[in-house]
Amino acid sequence: MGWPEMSGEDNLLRLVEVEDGDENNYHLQDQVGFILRKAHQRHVSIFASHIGDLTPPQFAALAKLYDIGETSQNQLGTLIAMDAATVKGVIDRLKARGLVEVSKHEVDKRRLLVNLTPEGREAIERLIPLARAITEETLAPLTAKEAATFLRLLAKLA
Amino acid sequence: MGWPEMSGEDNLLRLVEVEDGDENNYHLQDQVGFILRKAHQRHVSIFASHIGDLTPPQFAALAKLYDIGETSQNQLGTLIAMDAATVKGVIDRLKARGLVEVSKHEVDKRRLLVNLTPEGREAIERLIPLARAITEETLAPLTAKEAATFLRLLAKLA
DNA sequence: TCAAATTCATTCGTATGCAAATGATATCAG
DNA sequence: CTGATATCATTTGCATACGAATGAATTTGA
Repeated sequence: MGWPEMSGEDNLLRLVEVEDGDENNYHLQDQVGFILRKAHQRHVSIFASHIGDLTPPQFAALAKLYDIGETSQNQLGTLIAMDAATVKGVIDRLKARGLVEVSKHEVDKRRLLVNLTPEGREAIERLIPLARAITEETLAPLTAKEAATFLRLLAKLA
Repeated sequence: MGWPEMSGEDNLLRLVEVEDGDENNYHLQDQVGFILRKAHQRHVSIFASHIGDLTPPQFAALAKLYDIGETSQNQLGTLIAMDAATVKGVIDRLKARGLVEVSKHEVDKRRLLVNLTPEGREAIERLIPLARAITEETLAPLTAKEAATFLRLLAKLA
């Protein structure tokens, strides 16, 4: 089997293209950034179907506060990969719902300390089992072995 | 080597925890959603460092129009994984910059056709080589073999 | 054929996400 | 000690992202 309508010289050119991995064509749907964006979208959608009243960033803030206890708004942002402007909005909304409370640092007056309220603690304890199910459903298209490989490589990338 | 300060009963409990994969502790930083979000953030940052005057969604719209030619706004949204509300904003901004033009479908009056302008075509042709570099830099933490595996698994997930 | 359902696009509201500028406070260097 | 730097938080502006509601146009099905 060969390529129709091709002279010998065309065949040589074609071979070069094959060796180059078809680099003259740009396929958006094969680019890591595009697929990464879609995978992230799918995860957020799965998250919303399990936990409708909280976003992933809001959950991340609660989970991290549950893990480490009271901390400054900036430090929390670093731990959950949010810049200062973003974390402020997230904390404002959690505060408005009574899930976290803020206070001023006694020594360093620049810092705003954030901590879970009892309601916030109760919420995160209730939600963590759901979060496990979300992780499971997100990884469901992969076998256990594939999922382990994927998580290892994803972590190297992130 | 054992665990300090543990009686025989404690050791039994500890073994159960190990067998359970430490499932009593929830580690945000190990969850696929959290790492996916960070990997996506890193990619967007790399993208911005190479292509400062266009966002990844804007680039995706141009690249897809370059690939398939004129299409409806809705269809374009489907192809680049954007809902109708999001794609409208993206197209509006590309239109304002003269990179795309819109027209009404002659038969189906509901549809808004979108196409590249000559400037848009010139822009995407200029940018595609940069996009290849962005993909390369995003995948740089992985070996070629790892990258291939990662892309295969990521595609299954997305 | 014609009412119901569907599709396409728009608008509104809410929530990240980040760059840049600003102000307050704290730390460092000479 | 003090001026330069750095850190923490806030604010503004812009750009996705999506649910829900709406209106216009088309397609379907009885």
